[in-house]
Amino acid sequence: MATIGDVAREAGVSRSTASYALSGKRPISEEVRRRVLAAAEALAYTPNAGARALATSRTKVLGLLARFYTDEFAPAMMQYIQGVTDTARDLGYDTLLVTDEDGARALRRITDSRMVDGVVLMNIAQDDPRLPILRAASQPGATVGLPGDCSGIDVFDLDFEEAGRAMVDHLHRLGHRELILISQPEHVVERGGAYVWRLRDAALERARQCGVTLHAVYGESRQPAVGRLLHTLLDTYPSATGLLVNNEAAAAALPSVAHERGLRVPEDLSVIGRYSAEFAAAFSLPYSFVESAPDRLGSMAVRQLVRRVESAAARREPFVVRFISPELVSRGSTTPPRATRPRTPAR
Amino acid sequence: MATIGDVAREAGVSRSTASYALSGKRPISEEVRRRVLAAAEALAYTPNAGARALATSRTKVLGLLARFYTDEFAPAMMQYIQGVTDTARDLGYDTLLVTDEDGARALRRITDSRMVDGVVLMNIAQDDPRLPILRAASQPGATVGLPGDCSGIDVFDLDFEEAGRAMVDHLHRLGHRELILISQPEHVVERGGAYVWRLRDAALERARQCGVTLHAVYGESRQPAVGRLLHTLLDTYPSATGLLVNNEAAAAALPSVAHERGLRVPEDLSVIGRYSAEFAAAFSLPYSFVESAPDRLGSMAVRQLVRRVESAAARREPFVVRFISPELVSRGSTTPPRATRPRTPAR
DNA sequence: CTGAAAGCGCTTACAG
DNA sequence: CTGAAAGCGCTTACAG
Repeated sequence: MATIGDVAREAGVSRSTASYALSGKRPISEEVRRRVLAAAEALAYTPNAGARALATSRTKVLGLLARFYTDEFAPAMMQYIQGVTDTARDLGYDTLLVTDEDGARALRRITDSRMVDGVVLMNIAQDDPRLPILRAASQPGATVGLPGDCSGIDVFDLDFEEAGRAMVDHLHRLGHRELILISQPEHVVERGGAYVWRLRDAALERARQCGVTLHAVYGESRQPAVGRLLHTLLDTYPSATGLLVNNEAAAAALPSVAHERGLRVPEDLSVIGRYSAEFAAAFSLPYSFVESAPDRLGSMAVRQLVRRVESAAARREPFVVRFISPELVSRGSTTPPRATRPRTPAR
Repeated sequence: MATIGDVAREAGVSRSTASYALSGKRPISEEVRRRVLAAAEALAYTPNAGARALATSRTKVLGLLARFYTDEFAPAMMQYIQGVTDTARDLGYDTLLVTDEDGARALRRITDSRMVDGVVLMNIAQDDPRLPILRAASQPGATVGLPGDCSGIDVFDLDFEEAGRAMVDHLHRLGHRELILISQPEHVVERGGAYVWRLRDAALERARQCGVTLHAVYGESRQPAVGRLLHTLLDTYPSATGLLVNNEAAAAALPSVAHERGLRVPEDLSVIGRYSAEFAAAFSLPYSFVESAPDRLGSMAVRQLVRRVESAAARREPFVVRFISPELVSRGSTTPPRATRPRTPAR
């Protein structure tokens, strides 16, 4: 591969001039610039990334720490990753994907060795062992997901509490008085997935406030267990008129379960899910849902990270905890409950 | 961060001695080695990756070029990626994940700048524009997926032709004489996904040879279209007794379709799928299937790649095209067809 | 506007 | 067994 020395020789200038002509960091005569660019083009010159990193202390690489848990829904994970890699690329960064089981150790490795300019953490746990390491690192870090302690990092997440309240409010306003909430499996919570109980607790609290009975249960993450659970729930609470689904697998299983029971949505049961539009499309889910916006969250985390990487001023700004407001996307799967529904059908 | 100079000073030796003590590349007195290791430990020394790459021309990073197409099933993609990242890590490599739309350009960028020691290409097309660039690169490359021209690279794939034949043979031996094969959507083929017609053509050929009627159709990749298509197919070919499914979305949709039609598997219809065990588990698919082994393929590609990276001798070996033999995992979803089924049920 | 030189942090022949 | 030095390929203050 051609080096900057080759380019300089070809253009008949010094290496520093070649470098400046290429970077534009100081004025270069039009004639010389032309010769350097032509030489670089002719030799197909590409700077050596290691050498540049050594000289500038910048790698133009971001670390992405993610785990692919088999009990979390893969398509959602892919969207977060896509959001991160796409935005990083737009901003001129490549992405080092790290899926090590020991995330703390891996994080230390990539930051201490200066392989990356910044780090995005996914699959955040309430008490995440990677956070102390990230705080001690010299590179900035951002998380997708809300940890217990947000100090020293930028945090991005869906406002799950607001999502829980919005779901309850929506059905309460329509006249529902008894609802079921099916959450992620309990072991997701045990692993530290705070988003599960954030939505759940807020929904329970809001339900209490407005006199709605809310049966909140943890779900399963796989077929057929999750389908069986849905049947059981609908059997157990026959007077419940609305179903809130904070569990992708349950949402995906619901159409067949409804079909098997001859249950019409929304006539017999109002349904609101919480997942991404992409997920809804993949499974053609016919339910209104709170958009979880994985691509947007990944993108936001990267943008903030890159700001801190590239600007000393930005690096001194206070850390942020930014929530995306839940957006309820209507698919017509909610309606007033049977009991209070007007004689004339709503149009 | 501490440098090797800091470690050397702390240990009271030269930088070269510190380096050798750490790498073990030449004999060091026990006493000195101890001091150096202690100093490195005390200073939490981690070599600077850029400096090391510059000095050794090795980055210990592999490139992984993958696309997340919305019409390909995300969970399968995740397994390939996991296979690659896990194996890379086991062998001491990190993974640069590149999802650029313009894969050829991205590939040139990461190879020319020497960010990676080798590259794994996924989502291989019959005439893949990345391959000429990979062949011209100085780093070795491997693909998961069979391109039209395999020269200059190592290729790993499931033997889709053998899979097609195995599916037909299996049902033919049981006495079936009319089968349906539902493949991936046609636009996957148009994008260059040769594996679709490799399985299809081989199945058709084998069917012809053994006098089996095979209705081969391209499928859909999304609900509810794929479900509707399954209904249509079963309506159109009422005398078909077996269904071959080379389409993940169709496989996932089949249980509800069968339920809706009151169709029993295998009593009324024998079924064989082609997907991974992990996929089968996620959707609890009750069908016998040809294991597509995504994690194993990703792992094999990385192993071969690393061999070539680390050994000049291995780098001179002839390039390989390695097929995984399809393994038919029985889940009891096939049986002799109604017409010819013996009175006494098979045990 | 341009060049010669130092320096980033490693590794590894070369000398002893 | 150990050290002084060169070199990997960049960038960027320093000088002119």
